[in-house]
Amino acid sequence: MKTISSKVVKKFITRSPSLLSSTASLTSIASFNVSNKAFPSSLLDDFAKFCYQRDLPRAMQALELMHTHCIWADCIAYSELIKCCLARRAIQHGKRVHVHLFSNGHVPKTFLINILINMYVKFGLLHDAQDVFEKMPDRNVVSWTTMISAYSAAKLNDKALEFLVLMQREGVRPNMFTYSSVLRACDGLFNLRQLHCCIIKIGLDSDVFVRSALIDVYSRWGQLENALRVFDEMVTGDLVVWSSIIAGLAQNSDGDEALRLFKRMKRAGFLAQQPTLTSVLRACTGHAGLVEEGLYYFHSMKELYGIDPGREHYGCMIDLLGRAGRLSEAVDLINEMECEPDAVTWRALLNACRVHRNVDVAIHAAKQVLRLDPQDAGTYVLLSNIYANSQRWNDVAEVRRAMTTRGIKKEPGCSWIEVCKQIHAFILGDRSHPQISEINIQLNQLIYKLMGVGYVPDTNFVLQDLEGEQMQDSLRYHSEKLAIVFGLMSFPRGQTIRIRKNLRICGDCHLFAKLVAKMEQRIIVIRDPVRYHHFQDGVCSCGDFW
DNA sequence: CCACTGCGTA
Repeated sequence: MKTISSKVVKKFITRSPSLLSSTASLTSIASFNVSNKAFPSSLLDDFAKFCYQRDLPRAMQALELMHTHCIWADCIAYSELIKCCLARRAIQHGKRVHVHLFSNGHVPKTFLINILINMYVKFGLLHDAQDVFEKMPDRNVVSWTTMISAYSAAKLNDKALEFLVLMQREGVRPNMFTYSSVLRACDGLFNLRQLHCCIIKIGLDSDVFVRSALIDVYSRWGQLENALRVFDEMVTGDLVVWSSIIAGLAQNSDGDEALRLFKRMKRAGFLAQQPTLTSVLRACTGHAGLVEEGLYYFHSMKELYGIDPGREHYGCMIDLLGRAGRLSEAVDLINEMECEPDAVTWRALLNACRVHRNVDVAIHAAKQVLRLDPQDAGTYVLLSNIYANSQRWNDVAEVRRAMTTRGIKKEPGCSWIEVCKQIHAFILGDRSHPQISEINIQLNQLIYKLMGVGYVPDTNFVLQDLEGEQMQDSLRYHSEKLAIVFGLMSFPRGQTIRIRKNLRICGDCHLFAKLVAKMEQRIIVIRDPVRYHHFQDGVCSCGDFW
């Protein structure tokens, strides 16, 4: 079947757009006769034209005709059509294109199948994408990278990393696109170093995307020295690289350095965008001294950078004011928001209430969180604990009932630590670790030692403990305590103990970690789902606000 | 026949 060259059509369109009256072309389609010899190429002409003109209804009409007569256009026209489906979020049309492309045993080129996979990914239909990927005859680096980036974005990290291995096993070499995607899925405890070595070895570390992703992942896993090293080695950077390191410093509680770099960035001639400003505001939540600076940046965003504050910026400000104990200002801000506050916004306020023990506002905020995110187990537990603390037993029962009806299950607390390239997991109430007896003995000795210097287990964690209803005695079996002790047992003194946790750390464990860091002269880093805690010399980088 | 397209970061 003859296909027209899309380049010709493209040229034609750019030179004389007025000649392409789509109404006229549509009439010609309608009057087509199958026996007409001119029919196929002229139909394909029209199809290509409609695709380039982004005339989705007419392009689809032409496609249906082509489909009936088993003819196919060239792949560039289809790629334009799929772009158009994506832009209009026309899922059904997209699926129709898919059916057509594979009908009657026809197999499109790899290039086109890749576009189709990407279409499903961008529509959020990961299963369809996977299906097309699995059935395609030859997969190239783009096919693999598209799937890897989809998995990374969907937080299916194991899948993303598995695909990185599989593609290489099939002889397909990852490129800078692949690495910048897969880094997002990378677990800082485990394989980041390996990945970074591969990147350097094949010389992809100068790519700005890869560089930003490296900075981001090192920062996310608390390895700020490495993030800074990647940043400092930069010869040519861009806004995103700068934003990444500013975000990294802000995340790791080095607000002053983050702001210094922000100023340097401006001097280097880069204009901040939304994510940059989010990080700048986050940097200001670092300590009390930066509250005014944060307010200044927030209020001058529009004027200095032409950016209207979005949800993230409001969220940061609520966090910042909340942390400073300025709860009523935080409430005012949430009421002033132009965009509807989402669950994250309310959770920021709830968190401030939790730390500053404001029960009334906490209840209101928790209800808002649950209205917007009815699956948030932590907030149910927190709300029920608040009610319990005020002896409001009917309300407690109601929250519990809501949890049961909605099928919400509280995750057990779990902490992970890497020792000798092995990940050890400690789950609350789970005694399956081979050295659990030894760990418990050491833990009890440690608690005893700490009590000698004034440690009192904090059982009043009603407004703090998201792990909820454990009895006083089970405090000592909180997973992070077990992981800390195991870290003490496994590492020499100079080595940082790095722990990852699925739930927010409770007040007692936080105090425990601070005291252990001091007494044992260790640096302990715990990453919870929200932030980092660097324990050193009896203090935590979070300044007791988390 | 060739080259080209399509996949990525804060």
